[in-house]
Amino acid sequence: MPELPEVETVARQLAPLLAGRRIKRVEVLDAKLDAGALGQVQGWTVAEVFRHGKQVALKLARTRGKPAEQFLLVHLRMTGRLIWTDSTAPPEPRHLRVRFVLDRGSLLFYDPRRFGLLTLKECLTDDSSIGLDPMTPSFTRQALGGLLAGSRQPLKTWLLRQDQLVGIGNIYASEILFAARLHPQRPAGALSADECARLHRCVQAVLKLAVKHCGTTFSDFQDAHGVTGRFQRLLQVYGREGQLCKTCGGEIVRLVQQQRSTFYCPVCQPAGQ
DNA sequence: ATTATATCCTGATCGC
DNA sequence: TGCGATCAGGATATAA
Repeated sequence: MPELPEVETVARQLAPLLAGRRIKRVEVLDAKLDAGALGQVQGWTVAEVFRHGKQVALKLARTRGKPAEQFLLVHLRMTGRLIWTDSTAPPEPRHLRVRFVLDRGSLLFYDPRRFGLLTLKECLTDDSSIGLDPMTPSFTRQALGGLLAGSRQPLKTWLLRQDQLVGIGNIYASEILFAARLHPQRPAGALSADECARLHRCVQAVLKLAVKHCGTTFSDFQDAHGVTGRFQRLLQVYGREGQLCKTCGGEIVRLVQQQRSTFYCPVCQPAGQ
């Protein structure tokens, strides 16, 4: 369940390892990942590595011939992992889906459940379907209010929508709503100005804190070196059904919304306004 | 137009 | 101890 903080962590760690590296060879071990298209990044050089929504983006530059650029987007989905290794020995084959052999080291894409996706794009700014990134200056209280307006979806469901805000998944949706003291079933478009301001502040605060702690490792997430995140110790509600609320001592409740678990504290997050 | 549901996929866990 | 059933959820396609 890599969400914004986990993807940000991976991108930041890969950046210095991959910058300037040339892709010598691509081995696609899962036919589902479209071998033909991926093979064409061979010979290209990694210019930048950054996060794009929930995806890790590699900006590639062609160093020989006519100058050109393209972007390799890696969506980790549920169980995808990008691991960098300096070893020339054959990598662990279990769940290995793609191997990029570089002029120094290799970038390995592991994905047990095969939900992950690799795509190539000429340009990243051309898709209008992607939502606002809450880590950018454009994410203002007013912008959030504008997006929420008119929606009758429950807040928790709305926070998962990548066409509105990018980067929030099932773990941080619960954590953000707890921090904002908002009930997950409240209609998204019905918040008061004060509640909207709280939600805005908590989206930023929770994601920022999680990034600082290199994300959450709940089951599968590991960073570029195969190390786990530290945010799980700071989780207030996610995965804590039946345990005591760290704020009020009440019991954390699990709720199912859209076939997904939501965790909240009924005392700290009352149903009324 | 908006919102809800089924689907993909496999490892871990659960109950008998 | 073994084994089938269930659960986990990001995003898309399809249905309502």
